[in-house]
Amino acid sequence: MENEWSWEHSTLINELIQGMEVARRLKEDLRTPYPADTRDLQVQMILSSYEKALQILKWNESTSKLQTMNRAVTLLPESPPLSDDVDGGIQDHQEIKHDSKKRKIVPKWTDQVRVGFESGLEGSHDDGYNWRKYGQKDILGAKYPRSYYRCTFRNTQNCWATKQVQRSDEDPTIFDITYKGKHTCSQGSNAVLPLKSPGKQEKPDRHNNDIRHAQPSQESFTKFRNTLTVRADNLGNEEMACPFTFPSTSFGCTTTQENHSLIPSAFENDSFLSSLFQTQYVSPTTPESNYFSSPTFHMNGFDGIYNKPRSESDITEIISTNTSATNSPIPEFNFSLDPVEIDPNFPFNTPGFFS
DNA sequence: TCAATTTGACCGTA
DNA sequence: TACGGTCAAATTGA
Repeated sequence: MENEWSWEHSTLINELIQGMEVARRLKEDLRTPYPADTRDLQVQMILSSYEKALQILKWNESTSKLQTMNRAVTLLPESPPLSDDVDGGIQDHQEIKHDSKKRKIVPKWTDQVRVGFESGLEGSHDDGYNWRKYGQKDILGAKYPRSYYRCTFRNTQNCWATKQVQRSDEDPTIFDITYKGKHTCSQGSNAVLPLKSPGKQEKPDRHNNDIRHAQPSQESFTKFRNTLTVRADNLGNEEMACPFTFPSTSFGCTTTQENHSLIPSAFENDSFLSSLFQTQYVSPTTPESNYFSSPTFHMNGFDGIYNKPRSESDITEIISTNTSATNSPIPEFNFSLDPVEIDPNFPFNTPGFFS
């Protein structure tokens, strides 16, 4: 728990720093003839940072009560980290099952990602992990069925991460992807992603048109960049995306040449904004993303699950949006924790600042 | 032959 | 009791 709070604390500070930094940047830009949309984005980023900082504070407040309650529950020894993000749907997970009746009071984090493509490559998504589909269900009120995936390494590495893929009713090119559980397999650590043997694992969904696949090409990615849509979602409930169980080591992005090629043109002349778009290019791994790699902008710490080392041949772009407490379609960006300029005079860490 | 997906059944929760 | 989530046998494809 201390580690989690430490992580939250760092993230919180980082979010506030980001907001301040972008605000300062915006202030400077107001004197220059920058495009209005660049400024708009900066404003959105500022709002986003503070929004997430507030989320962290709110979440911590709500979960502190839960943690108190949970202390009365004896946890099994060597419970995997997933026990932090109990998923009510995982029935065969003993650590969860033994406390199934208390599901509602156990904090559960989910991460929701939307990836949309309006042309060219059709809806697909790759987060760099290997998933195995284990179910599909028609959801009441939803036009499209929901697909259920679990980590390929569930059995071999006792990894209980799962995700759900739901095609948007409003826009079939948009997929809502909800992640549950943290990867405890080698994929989830800083270890190099297991390289996939060609031709294996990656098989198009035979019956679902949910996700189609296409081997990415340079042209495709260029197209992608131009057609990419990013949406931030509002979970608006207790399932707020809370990445606090993510390993802190998952933070930090590599900056590659490919990254820059994916920076929105509006930012290409802005080193600061460009640096915010730390994208990576990962080869398809998930069944629904076999032949294509979705553009992924690493957003803030809420997408920690995605930030992991990738081999050069395993590069992808991923667009991930964290779930926001508001409905504002604010793209959120993943900032590295390291190279943020901190105003030494700004008392972020002073006692009571967060209270 | 093996691994991944499909899909109906089952289970737990609200 | 309805619904969402998971299981597992059957199916499919490499």
